[in-house]
Amino acid sequence: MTWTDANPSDILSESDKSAVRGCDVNIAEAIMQQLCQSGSSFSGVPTMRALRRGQHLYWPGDLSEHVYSVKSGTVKTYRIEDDGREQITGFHTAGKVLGLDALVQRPMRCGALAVDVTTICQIPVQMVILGSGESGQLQLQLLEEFRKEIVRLEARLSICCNSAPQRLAAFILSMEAEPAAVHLPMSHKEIGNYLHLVPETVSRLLARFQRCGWLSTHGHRVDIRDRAALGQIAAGHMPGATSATVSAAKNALSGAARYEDNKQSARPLPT
Amino acid sequence: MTWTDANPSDILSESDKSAVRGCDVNIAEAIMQQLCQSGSSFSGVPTMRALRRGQHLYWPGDLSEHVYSVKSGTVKTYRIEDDGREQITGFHTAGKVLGLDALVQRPMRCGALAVDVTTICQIPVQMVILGSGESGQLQLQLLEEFRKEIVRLEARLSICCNSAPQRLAAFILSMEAEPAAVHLPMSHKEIGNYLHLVPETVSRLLARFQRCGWLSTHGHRVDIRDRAALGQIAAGHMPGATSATVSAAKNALSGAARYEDNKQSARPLPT
DNA sequence: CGTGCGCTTGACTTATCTCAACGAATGTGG
DNA sequence: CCACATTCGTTGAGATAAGTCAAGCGCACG
Repeated sequence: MTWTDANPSDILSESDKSAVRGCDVNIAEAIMQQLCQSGSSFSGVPTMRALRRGQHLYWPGDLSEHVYSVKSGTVKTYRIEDDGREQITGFHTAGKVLGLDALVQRPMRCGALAVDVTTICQIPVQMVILGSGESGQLQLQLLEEFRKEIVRLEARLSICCNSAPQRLAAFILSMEAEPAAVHLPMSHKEIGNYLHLVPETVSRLLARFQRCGWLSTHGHRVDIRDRAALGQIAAGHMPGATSATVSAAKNALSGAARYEDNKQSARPLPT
Repeated sequence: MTWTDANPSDILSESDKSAVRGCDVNIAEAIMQQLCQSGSSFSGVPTMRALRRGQHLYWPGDLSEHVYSVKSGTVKTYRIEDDGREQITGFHTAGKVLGLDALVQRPMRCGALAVDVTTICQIPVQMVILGSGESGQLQLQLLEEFRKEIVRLEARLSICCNSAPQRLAAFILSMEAEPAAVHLPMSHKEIGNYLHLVPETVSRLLARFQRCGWLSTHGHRVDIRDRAALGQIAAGHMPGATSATVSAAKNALSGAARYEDNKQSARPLPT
């Protein structure tokens, strides 16, 4: 495993995606490697676990003794705000490391549960601590793992005040696993909670994107039809998507017209 | 120096304030202590620097060889977004540690400059690295420093979608240094940039808070007159501040009436 | 002394939320 | 296996918080 420099663009919009794809520095794998190299004695072993939809990995406030690495499926993390409302803090797919709080012996700030059938790898904290004591490299990777979390949060912070279409488009692109195919096992309500939107808005925007031919939805699967367009929307270069143009055009195209020829990704966005 | 548990409320709104007050785990001081205990040889020494208003501490992209601890004054950190706009990421007063990126040998993601006459303590990265190699305690404090940054970012994220009055009230309270006295050396434009508000809105809200008697402004100094009320606003328990009540009341009190008797912090908020 | 910038205030616009209604999907108990 | 309840998704009409545009004033700085 090499310790490559993160692409500078990681700092920006596509953080969630890069967390999945660019998992060159996965601490779980680093630990495995570490264990192989030094035949040290350690307490406990990494184990695989399967979770069903709705099953918790850990609860907020737990004093966990493991860190986790998502192998397949989707895990949602959430916090309970002082007013009692649930605030979803992320959806995590294969490659993401969860539960770093345990490393500094703090109660978990988030809860984590599977929103889909999910498998995870569970690594005892003791193993990480002992391993890092023996290796300056693993040491630095721990700091790096925390830094990556900071970069992710900064990215979220920078898009959290964008417009609703921007946030939704960015979210969809960030969840792209296979090329042009996105699996969204969570409800609109959960997407809305995560993006600070109301479920109605999520629904309306998905319909709008579909009318524009940017994507098509089939239950929980979404097929990306025009990634460039979605990227433009996410970046805020929404070509003529101001309501001025819309109000000018909304009399013209009301229904589901003109699916075929909107590849040039620069045209008014119907309401 | 004791390593106390962070107050749970740190996770929530008042993060910036707690970073100033509750700086029980200041890595700069930890390093000093470390140096005293172990008479180890090290490269470089911590030095004090004075900065004038507008002077940069470091620029975005710099490969810094120091971490910094703010001693007095105010430092603003900012990023340049892909569209070229400046996004302010924080205002930092005495006690805050800046420039942790340098520890993992990354270019600084933020720029930092003084918005006021400011003194800082500048510590060579090498000193921190060497020190942490010799002490498991300092090691953990490094992780802890990163974790605190994560907690702060999560706090910002949780309030960044609150209403404008909530965000501004929280900001003012977070900048309180001496009891009931706040120094805001930055412009309304900068406050707005930080809070994702437009300068006009900042101006209007400050006027509104003042009309309500929550505070009074004197140039860059703000006196807090009713911290309870501001706290309520920040928490979103804005007592009858919905526009329904306002529109009902706005005919009654239009000017700057009734300054004296609004201590009970539960009354409609004039527009 | 003028020019520019920061602050204030007003009038208007608009993106998003709220409320409401309805059908479809999903799960539950008999 | 069916009847029922509950949640989910969709769509419309209206309300509202905050942004935009515009104008005027005062201060600082060259």
